[in-house]
Amino acid sequence: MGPVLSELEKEVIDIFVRIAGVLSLPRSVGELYGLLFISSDPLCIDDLMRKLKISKGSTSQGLKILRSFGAVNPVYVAGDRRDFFTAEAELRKIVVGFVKEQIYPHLENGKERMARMNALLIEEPAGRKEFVTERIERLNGWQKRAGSLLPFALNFIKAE
Amino acid sequence: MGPVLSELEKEVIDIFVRIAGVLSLPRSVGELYGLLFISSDPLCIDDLMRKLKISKGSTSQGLKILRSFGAVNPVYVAGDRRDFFTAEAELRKIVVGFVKEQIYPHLENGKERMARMNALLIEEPAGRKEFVTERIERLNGWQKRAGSLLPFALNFIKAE
DNA sequence: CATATTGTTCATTATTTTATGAACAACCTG
DNA sequence: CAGGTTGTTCATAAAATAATGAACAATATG
Repeated sequence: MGPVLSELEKEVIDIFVRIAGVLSLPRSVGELYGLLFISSDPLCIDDLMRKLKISKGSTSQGLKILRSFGAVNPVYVAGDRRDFFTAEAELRKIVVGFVKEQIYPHLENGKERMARMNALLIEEPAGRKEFVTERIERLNGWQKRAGSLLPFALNFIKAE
Repeated sequence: MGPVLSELEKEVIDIFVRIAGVLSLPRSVGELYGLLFISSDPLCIDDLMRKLKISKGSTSQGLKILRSFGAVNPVYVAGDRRDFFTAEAELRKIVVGFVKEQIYPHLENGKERMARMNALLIEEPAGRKEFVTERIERLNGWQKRAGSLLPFALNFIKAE
């Protein structure tokens, strides 16, 4: 395995760089996962930074992110002190980890927010009250629907 | 309606600013939609920039984005030359518009990509071939699954 | 325990994204 | 059609995000 990326490696990395973009993750995270995904042998930080031509800092931090939601598995390599990694290839595990680490923490408790908004509602002038109440109700409906979509989507993945 | 945002307005705008972040849209787009969503009367560019304290350029461009996926409706106001807008509050319409304008165009044709990768496969050394084939197959499976999730999610919204 | 190796952290730099506002174009309006 | 109003565009500025790499911490090794 030379220090230069093959065409196939580039193609696969490109896929994951795009996915990283959609998920608001740094480009380097996509590169790291992409290369690991298409590598049959475990790679260490040095391999990754050399092949991807990214800095040691980016590599270390990128791996930290990937580990945080279980997209990458540490692997023991006999006779080598360095840490090696392979890509977790089971989609369900990654998605569950990602949702738990990156989605749920940012999913503010909507109940609180609804309470706050309803409290503010009483200060609204009479003329606007009806309209505003309808809008808040609508937001509540959207939230409930979104809340039930997520579990379903997770379930959908399960059939691996 | 004064030039200053009420607490309720701020609360609602905050919701849509967060949503804009998730969707990789500029903050100002979330602000604009949020204010329109909680305003019973149509607003013009001047209203929006004054209340949100954002520039005319941002306002114009933000409305352009919102119009592009139908999140905002132009409204005629008698005796006023300016353009007025209200928020489209039907979730399904917005989501459909968003997917059509912002998702589909970036959804590269996966068939092409698979063909490209399979062509590159024949150059792989014999030892790696099996592994690489499995990975490409896996990517293909993920893609197909994702392709069937999107229509389902759209359908899920329909029950408004 | 002295030295070497490996990984992490974080201040700085580079890059990308977003906002600004002046110039402009389009369009009323009298 | 001259003057005024409104919306858009786009070069530039500001802000946010990501990458870099040197300093450091942790650990192994002889």
